[in-house]
Order: sequence, then C-alpha cells, then structure tokens
Amino acid sequence: MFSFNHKKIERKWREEWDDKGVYEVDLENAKKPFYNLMMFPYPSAEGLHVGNMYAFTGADIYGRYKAMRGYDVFEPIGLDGFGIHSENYAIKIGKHPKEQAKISEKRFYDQLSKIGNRFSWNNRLETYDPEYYKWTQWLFVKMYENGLAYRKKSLVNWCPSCKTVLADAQVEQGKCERCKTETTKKETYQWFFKITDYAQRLLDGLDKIDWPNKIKTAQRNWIGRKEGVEIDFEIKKGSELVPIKSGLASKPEVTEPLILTCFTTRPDTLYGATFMVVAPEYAKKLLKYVPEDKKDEVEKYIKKALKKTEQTRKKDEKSKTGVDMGIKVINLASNKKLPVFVADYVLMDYGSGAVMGVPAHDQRDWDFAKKYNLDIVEVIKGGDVKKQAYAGEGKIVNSGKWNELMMPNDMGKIIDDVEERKIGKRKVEFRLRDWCISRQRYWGPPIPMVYCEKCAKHATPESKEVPLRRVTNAGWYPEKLENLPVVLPDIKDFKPTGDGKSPLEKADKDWLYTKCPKCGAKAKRETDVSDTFLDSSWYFLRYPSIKKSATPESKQVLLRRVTGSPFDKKITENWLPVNAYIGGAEHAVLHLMYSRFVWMALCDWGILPASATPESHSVPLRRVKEKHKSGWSEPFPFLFGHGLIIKDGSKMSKSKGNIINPDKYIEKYGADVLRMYLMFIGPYEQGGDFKDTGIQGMKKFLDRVWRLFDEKINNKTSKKLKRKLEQTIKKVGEDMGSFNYNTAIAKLMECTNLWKEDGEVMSEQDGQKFLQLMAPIAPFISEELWSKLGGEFSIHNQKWPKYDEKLIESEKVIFVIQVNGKLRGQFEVDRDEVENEKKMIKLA
RNA sequence: GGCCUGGUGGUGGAAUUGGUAUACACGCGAGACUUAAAAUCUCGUGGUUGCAAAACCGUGUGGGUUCGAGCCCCACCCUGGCCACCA
Repeated sequence: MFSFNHKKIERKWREEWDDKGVYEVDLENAKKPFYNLMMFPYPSAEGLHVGNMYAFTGADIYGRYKAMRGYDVFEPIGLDGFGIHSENYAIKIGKHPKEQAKISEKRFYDQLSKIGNRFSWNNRLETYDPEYYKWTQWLFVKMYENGLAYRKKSLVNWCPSCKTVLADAQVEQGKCERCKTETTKKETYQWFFKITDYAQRLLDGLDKIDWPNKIKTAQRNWIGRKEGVEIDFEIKKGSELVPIKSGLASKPEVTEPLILTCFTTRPDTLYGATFMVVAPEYAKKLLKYVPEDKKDEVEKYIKKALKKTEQTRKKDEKSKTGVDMGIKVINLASNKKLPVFVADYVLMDYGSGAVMGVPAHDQRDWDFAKKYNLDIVEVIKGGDVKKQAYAGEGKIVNSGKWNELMMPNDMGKIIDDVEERKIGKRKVEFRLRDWCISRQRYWGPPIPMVYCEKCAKHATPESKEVPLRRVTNAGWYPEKLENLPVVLPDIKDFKPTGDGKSPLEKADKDWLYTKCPKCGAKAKRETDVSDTFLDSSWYFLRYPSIKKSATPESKQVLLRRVTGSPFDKKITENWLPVNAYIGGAEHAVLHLMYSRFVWMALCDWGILPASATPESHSVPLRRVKEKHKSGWSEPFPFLFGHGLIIKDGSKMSKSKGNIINPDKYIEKYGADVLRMYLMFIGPYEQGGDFKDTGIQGMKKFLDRVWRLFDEKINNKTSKKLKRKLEQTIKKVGEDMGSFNYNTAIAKLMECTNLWKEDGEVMSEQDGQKFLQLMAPIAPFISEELWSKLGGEFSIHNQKWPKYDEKLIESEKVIFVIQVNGKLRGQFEVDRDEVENEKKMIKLA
C-alpha cells in the first residue's frame, strides 16, 4: 500500500519529456557541448537484454549528471543492424533480413524508450538505412581514391559455416568469432584497407588518450610493434634471385648472388644460426631452385601443409615437421653454410616468411633441430642448451668479434655492426595486418566497385615482381559518387552459397551490370558486401549531422545540408571528438581500432579538421587531473569500459539459456528500480551478478523514499540530517563524476536510513536537493516527487546542488588512541579542541 | 607460453589512497504488528574463548619497510579476461 505506481508515473513523464523537448539539444549553437556516446547495439537477438540495459543506464547516468553540471549533453542512439550477426539471426528464424530488420527496429526502439535514457531520438540512425550506407560506400570510395583500399589475391580466413572470409581480428583461437566454427584458409581475391599504414600512429595515439589500461594494452599487443633486424643470407648455389620483398627486387644489382631475407628480434644470436626455415607459401616460390632428387618430397610437404587448417597446425605444435629443401645459404656473419628447410611452424604473413634457426636460444628451433639432427651452437652463456633453449640474458660467446659483449645491454652495438657489415638492416615489424573488408554475404552495403573487362585489358600490367602479395586493381573503378548509394537489391535467395561467391551474384542483371565509370562500356559490379565493422567505424561522426522526424515510425530524414560529405562541417567541429565513449571491453581490438583508423584517415584527407583543438573538448579526465591532449588526433579521447552483467556466475548466453530480458522487471518494478539495482550490484567498471533478491531490496528502498517524502517533510531539516545531506551531496557528486554509482547509491541509502529515524525530518527545499541527487539514476520517481514538492519542470534541467563544507564537519570528533597501530581506546571531543595537545593527553 | 585484471564476512561489495577493516545491500536469526501470511518496523550478525566485561586472531601465502600495511616493496599461489608456433 506504500508502493508507488511506477507504470503510471513512467508513462506520464516519458510523454511529458518528449512533448516539452527536455532532452533536445541545439546542435548548431550549443555553448558547452558534451557528446555522451554509448556503443550502439546490434539488434540480432530477441531484443534488448539486461546487459545492454546495464551499459546504457550507466552511460545515461553520466550524461544526466553532466547535463545537471551545465553541459549541453547530446546522447544519441541507433542500431548496428547491418551485417553477419543480424543476417545469421534472420536465417536462423527463417526470415528475410530486411523483413527482420523492421521487426527488430521496432522492438529495440520500443524497449530503449522505456529504460528512461535521455536519448536524442531525432538523431537516431540505422546502418542498413540507404541514407546511412550511402556514406559507408562513400567512405570506401574515399579509401580507394586515397590508395588505402586495394584488391589482392591472398590467403584469408574462411568460415565454412558463415561461408565468408573474415578479418584476422574476427578469428579467435582459430575459430569464427560469430559462430565458433573452426576457420580454414582460402586463397581468393579480396578488398583490403591498408590499416598497416597507420600502425605507428595507432600505437602512438594510445599514449594520448584516457582509456582503460587493459584496452590500451590489448591494442598495443594487437598492433605488435617489434624492433629488430632484417638479416640477409646469401644463396651460393644457382644464379637467380627470388626476392620476397619488393624493395629488393627493384635493385638490379642484387640479382646475384641470391639473398634470402629474414626478420629477427635477436640479431645477437646470428652466429648461432645453424639452419634456415621458410614458410610453405614461401617455399612454393622457391621450388624451381630445389634439386631434382628433393623436389617430390618438398612439393608433397608444401601441398600437405597448405591444406592444413590453422587448428591442425596448432595441434602439431609439439611435433614440428619440415623438409630439407636441398638449398644452402651462407650466413654472412659466420660464413657457415646453412641448410634451408620448409616447415609449417613458420608463418607467411609475419616478417618475411623466413626465419633463421637458432636452436640454442629459441625453443621452437631447438625442437626442430633435435628432430632433424641439426647443430646446436651456444652463443649466449646462461643455460644448458643441451637440455633446452636458453632465451635469457648473458655473455656472448662463439661469435667472432662480438664475444664478451653482454646481452641485452650491447644490442645496440651488435645492430650497428650488422648494418656496418651490410649483413642486414634495422627493421620495425608489426603484427597488425591489413583489414580484409570483403564479405561474401548478402546483408551489408555492396562494395561500390565496378569491374570493366575492357579497361582491364588495356591496363598497364602492374609490377610483376611481387609474387606473394600481389595487388590487382586493374580494371576496377569506384562507382561515381553521385550514383551512390549502390542500393542493396532485394533478392529472395540471399543465403550464403559457400562456393566463395557472393549471394549478390544472383541479383537481377539490371543491378549486376552497369556502365564502366571510366569508359562507359558494360561492366560488372562487385558482388561482395563490406564488413560490418566498416558500418560501425564511423557512425559516431554521423549522429550529430542527422535530423529525423520525431516518431520512430516515420523514417523520413528531415534533412541537414549534406553535400559531398556525410558531416555537417560546423556541427562536426562543435561536437567532435566524442567527449565520453562508454562501452564494453569486448570491442578492444575490433571496433575501437577500426574507428581510430578511419578517423585518422578522414583527418588526413582534410575532411575532418585535423589541426583544430576546440576548447570545449578539453574535458577534465577522470583519473588524470589534466586536460585531454589529443585534440583532433583521436576520435575518443576518453573511453570508459564497463563491466559485464553475469548470471549465476557465468556470462549470459543463449546457449546457456540464462539471458535476462529487462521487460518483465520493468513491468513489475519499473525502470527506476531496475536502473538503480543494476548500478548497485557492483562497480560499473566491473559488472556483477544479477539476482532477483537484490531487486527486491532496491524496490524496498525506493518505496521507503516515496514514503519519507509523504510523511517526513517539514519546514526545517533536523540538524543531524542536514549534515548527512550535505555529506551526501558531496559524495554523490564525486561518485557520479567517476562512475562509482554503487557507492553513490550507498550514500543515498545512508541518508534515508538516518532520515527514517525518529525525530529526523527534512525541509521541502532539502528534499528537493535529495531528489536532484537521485535524478540521474532514477529519473522517473525523482521527477514525480519533485513535481509533488512543487519544483519547476523539469528536475533534469536543474543545476546540481551545492554543499557547504562547514556544515559537513561535525562539532564533535571521535578521538582515537592507537598503540602499535591497534585501537586502544576512543572518546569524543569538540572539534576545536583536537589541537590542544595537553588536554588530549590528559583525557587519554 | 606472453600480457592485463582481481583475491576482504555466508553473498555482492565499502575503506577519505599509509591511520577505528568489513560502509551500503542481500541472506540468515530473534522480536513487534497480524487470526495467519505478505508488507512494514526494531534488534542482532567476521572467527575463537567467555555468563559477562573483555581478550586474542583476522583482508590469498611467505617475507620486508613503518609507530602503524587491505593499501607500499620482494617472492610465490590461485581466479577471471585478452592474445598466442609473431621469429
């Protein structure tokens, strides 16, 4: 009977907020813009789950708090509904993705409107909207025009279940990130973005941004910068060169003698190299130099190795296999002859695809040497290389003039010597590889490229000399910008085929064939679509430039002058980079890396103002008490990674059947209770375990608040309670600004615990202050009680209350006596007397 | 194997950053109201010993620094996460 009617209240205020435009922000003229962004959801499953709600609520509280601190807060929402995840879901339930998208859209927006966030509904976007993907395609064309998109035949990850290629980042432990099927390798033509051109900048930028350490570290590891040396090995036999690096091939003087180049981070062990190993893919190109009697064996091995999947290669980890190719190289440092092996433990796509085998100081090489009876030469003192490889530090031996040098201190001297003797040169390698954009799927933006056979014939053949990493753009042209979007055609049979061909091959001829943008002849469209991560790599740039009609039903775009670029220049300058980006850590290396890359490229092309550093974006950091230094060099100067909501100790997942749908909790308890409960479970950074009993507790709390406002409002706040309230104002403010919502709520509870005691009453004015503290977390009930107290509409437009430092301190203080750090006694004294040493000693 | 987190009551978690360890909540126990239940309210709740006052022990383990350590230093053991034959 003390309970309040949350359904009525929530409906009432939702409508009121919408009608009065409480959360609308003037994008063109905002004085203190604060772009509060949360990672948008992909509407693939049955609807929003509690995990999404957790993310959005935590982000929203931050936005609401900032708004009460006087910022013009922009908090947009949208749907990442294009891509494999949505398509797979549609296939599973037997619907066409386009049809399913409409259903999901309605469902998601409906749910999202109920959770009580201060969304800017007019700026919502959906990645499958042609108005949106027109610009995704535009981005592709820009990438192409700027030499960052290219097509090449290469060995890529292939998921047999999703029937498409995948980017490296989408393969986890040799399995498809989406469906967990074991991936294989497939050699096909694919479009790539040259993210590797930005490897160094992507790495350096990390120092300038305020992100959780674990996400920064994940990106650093993914980029994987390694400084080392490229060492040349001379091939004595034969007279032809098989260069692997294009750089070498352009120099005619190195056609003789043969040089094999390998990358190493341990040039100090050069004298210990007793053999060479090349990757199977590399060996294939060396075949013609293999002596006749070995050829069969080598060929057979290569064939077998290339057929292996990643997973089986891994299983063979312990027993390394390989074949002696019968080729010998000269170690230019020691002048020893080294046999060349092919082995599948060497990977083609890292370094040069060839390594020197130093069995004494590398465990993999040691295993290999043991198996094939190769020499083990110790060059660093420290371990027992007869038993296992020693990778530690120590004195150099058996290495000519390098003897007596100490590792790792003398690495510099060694590299200098290597360069001086022209054995090799300094080299930085990155683990990061180019971003494979092509997907042989239906539900995505068609890659806006056109192939013209006529043009291809006349094209000057591109450089012949790069046999392994061939770029083949000949005959390909981007669709003219004015013809975008290349609309995704409606086709009935949209399911992936599995033969490496895109479903769009089955599209109508009208769509499939078009005019060559260059010569006008009949030409064929690219039938692959682009990766989902391209859709989401730039959405945050689009939000502020969108203006839609207010109702989700009518999808008419109300227009904002957009010509030649998807961004309104003035608005973009005013609102970007994003002030606070809030999301889960699961996108540490995918979305968050791609977005940074796209942003940097847009800056370089002059589309984004690379040099500007608007004052308004110097947002004080959470951890560091200084301002962001990144300016425009980064899209997300501040990122907050929230934790995960789990259920019964494990991650929520469909397969475990422990997905929690927020709807029934909102129905039963109201959005406020659920919001508050979710935030109370634990630190927002860490997440927590969802329990029904906990929700009961929060319901109890809000009922109590409701009752206190009903029964214990008076004209003057009692003294003790006044002090508590002032303390609460201080603490809650600090906690909200640092995402410590759980302790903020605890403080509010402490305040009510005192309030409910006999004789404690609150004045209307102080009651309003209390409501303001609660407003970001529980927006509905706060608004309701606020209006009941006669507060001016809306509570969410009020300034955050101030506190009086003097009132916080109590007059009496507890004096604690410690002996050896242990509590030995305590008594209460007046605050002013604490400084009086004599009296204190006497009292003690 | 590498990197990154974290380890505090029965449970989720607090702790002003070196100063009363366990705030707040859940759970549990006792009581009040009620014919009864629900709801609400009150009290109790780290461990051991003790009738009690109280004493001792307690923040993963072992050392160290300090008048004083959950917090700082060294070594180790687990949990969780990310990456992984990357030369």
